[in-house]
Amino acid sequence: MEHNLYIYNTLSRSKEQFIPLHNDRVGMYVCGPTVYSDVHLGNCRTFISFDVIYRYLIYLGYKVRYVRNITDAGHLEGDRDEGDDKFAKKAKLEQLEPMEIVQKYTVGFHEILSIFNTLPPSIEPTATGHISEQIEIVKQILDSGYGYEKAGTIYFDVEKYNKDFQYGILTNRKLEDLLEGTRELGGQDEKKGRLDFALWIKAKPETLMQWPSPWGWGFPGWHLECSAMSSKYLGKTFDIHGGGMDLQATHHTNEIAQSQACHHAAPVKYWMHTNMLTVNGVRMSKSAGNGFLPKELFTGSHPLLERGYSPMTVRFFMAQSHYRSTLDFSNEALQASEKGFSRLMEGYARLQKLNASAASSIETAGLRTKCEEAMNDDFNTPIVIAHLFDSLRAINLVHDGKETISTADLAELKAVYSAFIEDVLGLKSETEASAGSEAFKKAIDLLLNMRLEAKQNKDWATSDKIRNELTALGFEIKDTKDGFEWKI
RNA sequence: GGUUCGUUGGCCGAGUGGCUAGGCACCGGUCUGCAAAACCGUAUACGGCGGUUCGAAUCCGCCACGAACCUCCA
Repeated sequence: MEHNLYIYNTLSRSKEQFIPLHNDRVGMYVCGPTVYSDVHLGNCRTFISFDVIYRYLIYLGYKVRYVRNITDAGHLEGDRDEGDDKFAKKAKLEQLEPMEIVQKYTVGFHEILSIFNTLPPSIEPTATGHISEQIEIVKQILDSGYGYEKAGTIYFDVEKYNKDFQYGILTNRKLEDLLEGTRELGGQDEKKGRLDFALWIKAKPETLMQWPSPWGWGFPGWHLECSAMSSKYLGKTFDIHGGGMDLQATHHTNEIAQSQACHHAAPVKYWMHTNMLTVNGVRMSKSAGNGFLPKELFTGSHPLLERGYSPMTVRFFMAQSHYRSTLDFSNEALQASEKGFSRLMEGYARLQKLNASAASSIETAGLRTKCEEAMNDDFNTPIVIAHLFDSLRAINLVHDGKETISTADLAELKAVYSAFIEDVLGLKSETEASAGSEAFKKAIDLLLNMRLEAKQNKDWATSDKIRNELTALGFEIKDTKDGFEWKI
């Protein structure tokens, strides 16, 4: 199966035509969250970006197996390769079991992603559920000679690996440069090389999460789980591996080394990296204090926010930039997106009610092709949105009775709008839910019909009273040529 | 210090060797009892300096500024 889809591959630093390894099947692995705290908006951007990518691959007709892991063990603070991991630390802080921490934040993560209307992955494996697979990989790396043991901890021998393969292939770095740039670690360091990283870490008696292994009780290193789970579910070599750009230099670099050492094959054909969400040009992160939570965004309860913004406004805001560009957050930009999004969705709703004519006086054909071309060019969602806005003008003109559209063109336009707005971009209307029940709608229609009568009788006082009071209650009333439209 | 990337009109943000990105805001107009919405139209741009070219915001060089990564982070 071949489309004209081009994907920017971090490995080659260029756009390459996407040709899956197995005909119409695509394997995609995305690094998921470490569930020791709430996801902030920056984290969400990556998952929303890959959601759109996943959706478009499905649109093209691929059978996609989308694997996104949950990191629930092995992720340490700092690079010390010792002590408790993030879960144990947080567990102590909150006086909970580590698995209570994992459960709490996993549930929260799913809740948020569901609010953002992302599709669940095909498989969502956890690190703790794949301890034996990880131990197996450590064994194989030891067998192939790229690992060594020091007092119950197993390290990956980066310098040895680099003699046979290029260690920094993903970020185009030479080992000498990396060695120069690496900070000198403390004197207690037992690693052979400064770049060596732990595959399996020996547990102390008080370590909360530990498992038996051929090297005694311990727990897996952070990078290992992705190598284990991706190969288990997608094979030794698979199509797409994604994640945030910040994972490129260390996590993904080590993942490549592990998989190569274990399976004697490059694990991934296309590496994709999403860029960061920034605030005032600086990366959003918890440590910088500029990382706010989705819930704070929805309610506006964060010092950086003037007010709240809806989930779909945020999703639309993100889709208006390319996934490989940094996206700068600001109230002004969010407000612009809010208006743009609502205009687009109003047009989409209007499209459903349009009447067809015998012929089209406007050009709407070719929209699907244009949108596909944009998406085929490394998932260029901002261009798709630009094309949708171009057609929006046509929709409004037909709605106003200034232009006409044929039955066939109308059907195609509806199909394309639905496909790209809902299926590909994953946007959905937010007004319907709040509009409430049928009876409620009919009551409002009744009021507005009374206002229409008053208008026809030039009773402006009554007409304005109804409009003003409804407006005060949060309704938006729009007069049309021979009636009205309203929303909350 | 090394690696990578960016600098686009009031704001956000695409694109790219010659052809309107788009959204929001602004201004003028049409429509309307008024308003809103919608439509039409105008305007404002590619960090600086050189070079290549018939032609560069787009390619090359230098400079300035900024960011990310090299240390846990989507």
